[in-house]
Amino acid sequence: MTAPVGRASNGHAPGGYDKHAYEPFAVTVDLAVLTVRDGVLQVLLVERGHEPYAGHWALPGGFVLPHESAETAARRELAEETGLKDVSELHLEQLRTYSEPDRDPRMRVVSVAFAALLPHPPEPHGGGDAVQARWLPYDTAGPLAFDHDRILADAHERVGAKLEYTCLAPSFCPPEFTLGELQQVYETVWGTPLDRPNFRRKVLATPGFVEPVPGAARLTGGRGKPAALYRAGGATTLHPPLLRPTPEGRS
Amino acid sequence: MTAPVGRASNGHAPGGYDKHAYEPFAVTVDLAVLTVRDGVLQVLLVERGHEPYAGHWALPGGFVLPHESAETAARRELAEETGLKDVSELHLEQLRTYSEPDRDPRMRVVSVAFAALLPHPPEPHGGGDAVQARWLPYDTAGPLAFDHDRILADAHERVGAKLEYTCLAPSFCPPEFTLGELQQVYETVWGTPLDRPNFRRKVLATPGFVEPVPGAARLTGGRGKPAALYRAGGATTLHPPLLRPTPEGRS
DNA sequence: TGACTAATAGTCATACCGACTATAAAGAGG
DNA sequence: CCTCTTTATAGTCGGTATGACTATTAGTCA
Repeated sequence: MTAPVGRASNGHAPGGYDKHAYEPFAVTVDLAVLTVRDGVLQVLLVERGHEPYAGHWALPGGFVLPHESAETAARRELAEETGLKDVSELHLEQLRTYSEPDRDPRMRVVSVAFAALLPHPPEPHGGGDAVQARWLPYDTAGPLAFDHDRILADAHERVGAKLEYTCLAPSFCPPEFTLGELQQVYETVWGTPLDRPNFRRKVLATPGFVEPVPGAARLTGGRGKPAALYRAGGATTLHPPLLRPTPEGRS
Repeated sequence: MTAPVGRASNGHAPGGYDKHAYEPFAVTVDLAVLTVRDGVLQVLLVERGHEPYAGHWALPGGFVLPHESAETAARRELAEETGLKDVSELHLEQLRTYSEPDRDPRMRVVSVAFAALLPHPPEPHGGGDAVQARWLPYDTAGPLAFDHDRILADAHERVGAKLEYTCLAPSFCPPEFTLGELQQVYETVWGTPLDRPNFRRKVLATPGFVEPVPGAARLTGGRGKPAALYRAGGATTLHPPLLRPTPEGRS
């Protein structure tokens, strides 16, 4: 149902609007902004300056404004929090909506959660007064405010799953990247080491996943043989999927 | 973010509540209730009795009440619309939230959409006055009210995808079912015929997907060799996945 | 009894995957 | 300059899963 039209099954009188037929909610967006830096999965967090949860870290977010969709609000918040000029290219994905009645002790707040993937994280840029924003490692992102631990865990799981069957991984990488960097994205998000030759074979076997940068360009990060550079191809889904190694057990 | 605490990045004064910091929204749930009957994918729809979209079919749904989560509201609506006594066992899955500002011409309504899977559909049970509820074939579910076409398509896509890598399919079947019935679920949702021996091999190769009903029970639906009966096993995910045949092209 | 129908069993060549070895191309350090 | 280390890349090999088939079994219907 979309409109506040009372229906018999609702126990409301049919007709126009009924002020008592619904309760207004505050609607917000919460963002799980993830990046991979130096082989560590990091998440953008803000420190709360007020009760409840004053001093706790929380996911960035904010209200959906009257003229906005949740997606628009999420992208606006993403731009504000990261300080990036152009976030229109970033991957932003709606996770799910969290609506437990008691998730905010003060009032009824329904929050639409999003996961965002960033390549080179711009430095956190301090927020306003009394509030700071920082990149923190996912593993040590202690207990967060509200139900944000759950949201963050859901974001991690979703991203990990989407790496398997979509071409999402380059979203974590700069425009041109080596296969080693791409592999590190998978290993970091999944928390599992991967066999390098096999990873390479599978990535290159999927047409349109990555395409070589023609100018025989190479990148030298340190010692070792220079790696060829690739950029994201046009494909969006992975056939066959790049499954993460099962921890053994089936379920 | 969860609470209406103004933050510098929001341009709001920090502190307690600011009546102008947010706009209240009506929050509803929309349900895409799907079933497979006689090899046809069917969806539960209600006919609207009022403007806008009077006379159009729409997905069932209703308001989230003040004390409810969206999941609770969805399950309550599901029970009301289907007339089922116990919906606690039914598979109910949050799809995503639709929040375009103009999706309802009258006011700002944010809707959390759910997909529900039913086995033996109970007959629609007429709704209240001026509103009827009916099962209609998915393919001929003409243009629906609001953005419900989109929601329904998203539900179909989600369910189709989840059949690949989860043990969701028995949710469409009665407690005991034949492998032929299970295969028909896949074929109907995917819209693709499957090879019967291969389907059987893959289903039985995944431990915990289905388990045979021990009493050598058999079901005779008509002619042909009687089929063994199975019930859902304890597994929740499919390893290896049961991938739908790719229409050839990769992407 | 003899089609006809549907379930179940089995075959076979190919694709894919994980584990592994081998080679190439750079830097570091003596 | 030579060797060791490091990283990228190439290739091998056996096991498993898969798609396309064929064969057999066990019922109903005429």
